[in-house]
Parts: sequence; C-alpha cells; structure tokens
Amino acid sequence: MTDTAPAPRTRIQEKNTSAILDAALEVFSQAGFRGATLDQIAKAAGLSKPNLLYYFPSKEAIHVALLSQLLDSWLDPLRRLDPEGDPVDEIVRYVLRKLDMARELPRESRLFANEILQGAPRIHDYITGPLKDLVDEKARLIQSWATAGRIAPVDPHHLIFSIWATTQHYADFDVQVRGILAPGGDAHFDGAAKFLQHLYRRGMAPD
Amino acid sequence: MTDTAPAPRTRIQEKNTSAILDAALEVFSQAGFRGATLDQIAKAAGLSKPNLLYYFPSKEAIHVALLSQLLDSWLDPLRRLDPEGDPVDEIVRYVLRKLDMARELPRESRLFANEILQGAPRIHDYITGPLKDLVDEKARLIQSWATAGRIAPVDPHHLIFSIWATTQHYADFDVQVRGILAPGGDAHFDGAAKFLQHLYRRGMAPD
DNA sequence: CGTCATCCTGACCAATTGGTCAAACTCTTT
DNA sequence: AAAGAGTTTGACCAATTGGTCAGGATGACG
Repeated sequence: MTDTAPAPRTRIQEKNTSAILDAALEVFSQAGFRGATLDQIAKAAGLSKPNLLYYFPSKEAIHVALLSQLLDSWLDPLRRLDPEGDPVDEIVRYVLRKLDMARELPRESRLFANEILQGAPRIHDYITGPLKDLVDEKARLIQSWATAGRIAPVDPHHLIFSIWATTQHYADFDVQVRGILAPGGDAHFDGAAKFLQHLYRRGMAPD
Repeated sequence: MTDTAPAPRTRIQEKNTSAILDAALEVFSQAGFRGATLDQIAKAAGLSKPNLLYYFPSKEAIHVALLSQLLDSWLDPLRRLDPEGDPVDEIVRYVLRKLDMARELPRESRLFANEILQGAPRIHDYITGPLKDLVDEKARLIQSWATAGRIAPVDPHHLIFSIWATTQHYADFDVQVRGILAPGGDAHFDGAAKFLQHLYRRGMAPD
C-alpha cells in the first residue's frame, strides 16, 4: 500500500528488478497470489530469497508493482476506440486488438483474471474508479452510435463485457482451449480472429 | 487420487459431509486450492479441523470430490443441444441455459475457472477426454448445420468457446461486472440475456 | 589503492498449515 | 444399562513460508 518498487538507479538494480518482476509475473499468473511463494519467484529470477527482499520490501509489494504496471497498458485498447472512425470497424478493431493482447500477453491476462476471481482485493478501487469511468465514457460513445442508427441497438456495457470475455478466454482458459483443439502453437488464434470478426460484424451491423 | 468421499451411511455423515462440501465450495471457489485452508473450511462448516479430517482424508480429497461432483453437471447444457431442433434456436437456448448456470451456480463456475487458470492439474484428463469428446461431437453437429446452410458458416469450436466465455464471465468476473454497472442484485443478468440473444441470433442466422 | 555505498548470503525466527493420535463423548442397539 | 460403533476434540508435530539481520563480498570512484 505504501511503496511498491524502488525506482531503479544502478544497472544492477535495473537488471534484477526486471528479472524479479518477470519471474513474479510467471509465478503469480500461474498460481495466484496466495499460491505463489517467494522461493519460487526467487528461484525463477535466479536470486536468493533475502536478495529478492533486498529489492522489494514484501511479497505484496511485488504483486502490487506487477498489477499497477499492468493496469497502465490494460485500458489502452479500449481508450483507442475512435469516435471518428466507422462504428462497426472500430468495434471489430477493438476485438482484434484485445485478441492480440491475449496472444502476446497471456501471463498478464491470467494475473488479472486471478486477481478478479479472488475478489479483486487489491484493485477494487481501480475497477470502480478509472476503469468504470473509461468504460462508462466509451459506453456513451457506443450508445450514441446506436441512437444514430449506425450500429445495432445493443446495451454497450454488455457488448464490452462480451468482448473482454471472448478475447481473454484464449489467454485465461488456454489449457482448456489447447486440450480441446488439436495441439500446435498459436495457430488457433487465426481461427478465433476469423470467428470473432464474423460474430461482431454481423452482430453490430445496423438493421 | 485414491478415495475421495466416503459414501454417507448415517444421518450425521450425510449432514456433515454435505456441510463440508458446501463450505469447501465457498472457500475454494473464492481462494483457489492453495489459497484455501482447512481451518477456513472447517470454520465455515461449523466443525473442528480434526473432525473435518475424520470425514475426508485430506484437503486434496475434498477438492477432488467437489470437482467430480461439478463435472457431472457441467456438460449437461451442451449435451442437450438437440440435433432435431431449429439450429439458431438451439444455439440461443444453449447460451441462455449457460447464462442461467452462471447466475445459479457462480461458485461452481469460479471453482472450475480457478482450476483451469492454475493449469488444470487435477482435471487435465477430463478435458482431453470426456469434455473434448462431447465438444467434438457437438461441433460436428453444428458443422453439419452450417454445411446445410441452416446457420452461418462459422468454426464450431470457436463458437462454443465464445459461448462459454461470454456466459461464465458473469460468474467468474462478477466483482468486475458489479463494480462497473450500478449495483443491485442480479438485475444485470436480464440485460446480459437480451444482449447475448441478439448477438448470437444475428451472428448465427444463415446468409 | 582506499573508502564508501551497493549488493548478497547463511543463519535464523515466528506464524501458518496440513495432518496425526489417543482419549473422550454420544448415539444406537440389544 | 452395557456394549460397541460412530463421532468429536485438544494437544501435538513436521514442513513450509514470509520476513529479519549481521556480516561479508563486490562494485564505483576519487
């Protein structure tokens, strides 16, 4: 709650803090906060536990550092929903951007999912604050598109939820997706992109 | 891995095992396997920890008992996808049934989500076995509808994934949904039902 | 080269946690 | 009411875990 990560001053600090954060992202995203241990993180970062605690004051501080670092970039795709663009195109582009994030940053997505599943103890204020504000703003934009007859008349909030759900699903439920589809790299992301494009283009096209 | 739950023989066993399972569902679904403690479960069940371990041999056994009990009912809505019904209606009904489950059984949904997020260590065989089999079977059914021109030509697996994602989202990300929408009971489920019905009816209608 | 700040470690600690056990209590049955 | 199965508990244990600390190693720099 107080300080999270020291601002790196030396080259060694730079290297070690980023090694720690990367290791912690790996461990936290796979095991959740309580499931992760400092020993696991230290080992993954190639450091001793006391040395790890030399850079971060506590397990909690590492977790908070990861989350605040993540939340910065998390809102970005939604923020880029452009009032000037073609409504249906904008929505489809948003879907595809989110799907890209699920492919490129699955650990971040799972870290977030874990936090929400656990009741969002550490980011509740973020959700009811900045996140809600941005969502409400973009919901008004989508609503105005609907009112103008430029997209189908749907509830904007549920549209946004469905986009989050369908795209993050490929990161958060990765094990399930891979278990059901024939194995093999990230190939299924192309199929997902094609399907979601179809679904939202059709679903959002004006009457 | 060996035995999970004793088959209840006496009235007391009946009462206590179900109290334990209910308490464990509450705790596991909110904290995940490693995050949950036997003390929490025992307290929630109104029993002492040793007494809890009189009914179940280990923490793991409780978790396994919960999962296998859940998986039974989990496949049910998909299983009821009817080859004889109208294709679009069947898909929409499936969506609404899954959404109902997210409202009625959110703890079960979160238990499942936790397990998958954690890499599905305990149900991996179930996913690549019975689950994959049923999904593949129903995917073939949906594919045949598409080939016959009775629904839009989409990848059936990704259609199913999107349905899982959009509906379970309301259980798994409940905190986020409530944090963004104005608070107030389960009212938003009606809005969700309306939106999803629109999205899938439009999205799946034949050309 | 010496000194000072930074960096690292082994040893240690208190709290938590999953699980055991012998003894005691209670309920049913004859 | 006595036996015996079934139920409950307090005391206890070993392992794990988050975190501390004094001191030693290693760098940067005049």
